[in-house]
Amino acid sequence: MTDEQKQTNFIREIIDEDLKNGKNDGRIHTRFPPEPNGYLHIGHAKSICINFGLAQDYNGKCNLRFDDTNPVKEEDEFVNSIIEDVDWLGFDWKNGPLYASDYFDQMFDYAIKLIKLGKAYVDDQSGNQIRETRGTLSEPGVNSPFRNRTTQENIDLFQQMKNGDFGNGEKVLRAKIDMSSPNINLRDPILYRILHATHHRTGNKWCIYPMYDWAHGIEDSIEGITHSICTLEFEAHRPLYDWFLEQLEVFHPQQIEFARLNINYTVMSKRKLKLLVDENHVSGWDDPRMPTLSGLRRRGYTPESIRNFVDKTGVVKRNGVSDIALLDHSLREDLNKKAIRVMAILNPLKVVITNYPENTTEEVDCVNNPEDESAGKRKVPFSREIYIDKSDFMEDPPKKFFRLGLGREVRLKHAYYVTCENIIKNENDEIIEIHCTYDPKSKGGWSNDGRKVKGTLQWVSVQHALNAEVRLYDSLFLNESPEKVEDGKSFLDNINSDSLVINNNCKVEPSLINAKIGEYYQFMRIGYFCADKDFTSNNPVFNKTVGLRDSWGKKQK
RNA sequence: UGGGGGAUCGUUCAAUGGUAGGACACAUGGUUUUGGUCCAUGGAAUCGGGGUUCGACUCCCUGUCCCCCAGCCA
Repeated sequence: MTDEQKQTNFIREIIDEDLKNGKNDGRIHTRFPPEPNGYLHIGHAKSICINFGLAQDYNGKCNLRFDDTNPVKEEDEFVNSIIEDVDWLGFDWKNGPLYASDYFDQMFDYAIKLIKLGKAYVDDQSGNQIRETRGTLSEPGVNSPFRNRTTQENIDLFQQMKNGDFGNGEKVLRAKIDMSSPNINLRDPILYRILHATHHRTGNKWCIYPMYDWAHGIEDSIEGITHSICTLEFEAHRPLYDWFLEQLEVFHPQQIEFARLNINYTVMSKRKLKLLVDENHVSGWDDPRMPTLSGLRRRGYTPESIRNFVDKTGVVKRNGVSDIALLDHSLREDLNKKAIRVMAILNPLKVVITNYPENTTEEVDCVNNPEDESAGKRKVPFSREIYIDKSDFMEDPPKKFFRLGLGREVRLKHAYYVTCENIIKNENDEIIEIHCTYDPKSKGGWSNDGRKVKGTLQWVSVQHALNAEVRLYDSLFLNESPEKVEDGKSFLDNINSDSLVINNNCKVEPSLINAKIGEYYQFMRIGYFCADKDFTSNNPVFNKTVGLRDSWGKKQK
């Protein structure tokens, strides 16, 4: 599937049909309606891509609208992060951002209208009473004793609720539908509850706040949304959505539900992510192990890779769990095109090239990205003493080991061929240094005498090396389905205690002193890395975004 | 238990009465100054049982399994 020819799906088919029938005058208008009570995660990214993507492809519009109907959970910190994330993902909204709270007056008027229609009433029952009289899955509910108040009484009481004459929980406004409906959502749902709380935008203007079911359709209607796309759990709410708009006789958008995104080896509920943050299992919402957009961004994921991944997961009504490997693949696919190749040594082993002149530095030419000629070249200093990675040397290696061993010759990328002549060990019999000789005729890392070198290693000059801290990440959870736990256990018991390994004795090439946040690097033969927000020139810090595919490492298992 | 949805390779998405196909993952080989990239090849599926039809993933009947709903959350 290429960018040009997007895969169709059932939502696009509905839209195509609507367009064919001239519905809404051919207008396509969607919206992304997050509640600002937490940070966005990659599941939200799917909704964002669907809604904004539809608007783009059908020449329509997509609103960013904050569904801020619950002041006790919502904060400006979250609206700011959401705006940043949607922007980073690469989408923009023409008008807005919009807020449900901007429509509170209109919603109140509509509620009065519903009361006048005889379709809503003020209920004095307590929360417990309301729950107990709602019935169960198999038994109908019973009518509230307050269900048949007069219109005027309801209007007066509702007005008093608004005026602050009652305390939290003393009264609610309910729709008068059907307490015996097989669909529990239709058993006189609550429209307004009393909440004496300061709202992040309306302050103390209101002490009654609308419930989701009442508010959402009105928000969509006011904005002229044509297709109101949400996740599967709202399917049973659609009859309510439709009922309100029918009673109100206002513009009626179409609600369409799709299956939310799930990914294995992670959790995707705001509640659980918040718990990870609050209990300090991670460093914050933007911890690079989090599936939040801010976490993925800090980890080094590109917006393109996330968009491509989302496209690959499709839009369906069937619940499923996508493989994290598909995300990794989308990431590598994008990073392979973009990342500048640099040389870095995670576990340094000193190499002395005994026949190389002392006190000499050579600048060798290095290609920045073999996949992108326009990325150009850079110079990297080479000298008599270099570091290679410990894993690239074995004293007595097996035949299939294409790296350095005693008596073996390898290529130092972009530099020379070297042959290991000698090994220096400490008193514990550990290799602390190796001595090699180089072939001056192999400059550039190549010879035309038909010689075959089995391996190519990255290296960093000892004298010029930049010391760096590298943070290596692994999956935050040990299990494919962290939420599936036996009784008495929680998903927190599945946390991988080795998900973060900090290595602060890494040696990287000097050019990385200028590494910038937002730049993508490939540490050659290791993986993709990026500068962390903690990066300073005194203490360079890099995050491992994802490893390179490793068919050698795989064989070792 | 009432209502609402859903079941296709290991995973994910196609096929809308006419050869079950792609991607990821996996395996094998080739290319390679990254054991990367790239290229090639391979194995791998229609939930079960009936029926309609020349022909069924698709239509009908029946069964099974999975998800969602009993917040003054969204």
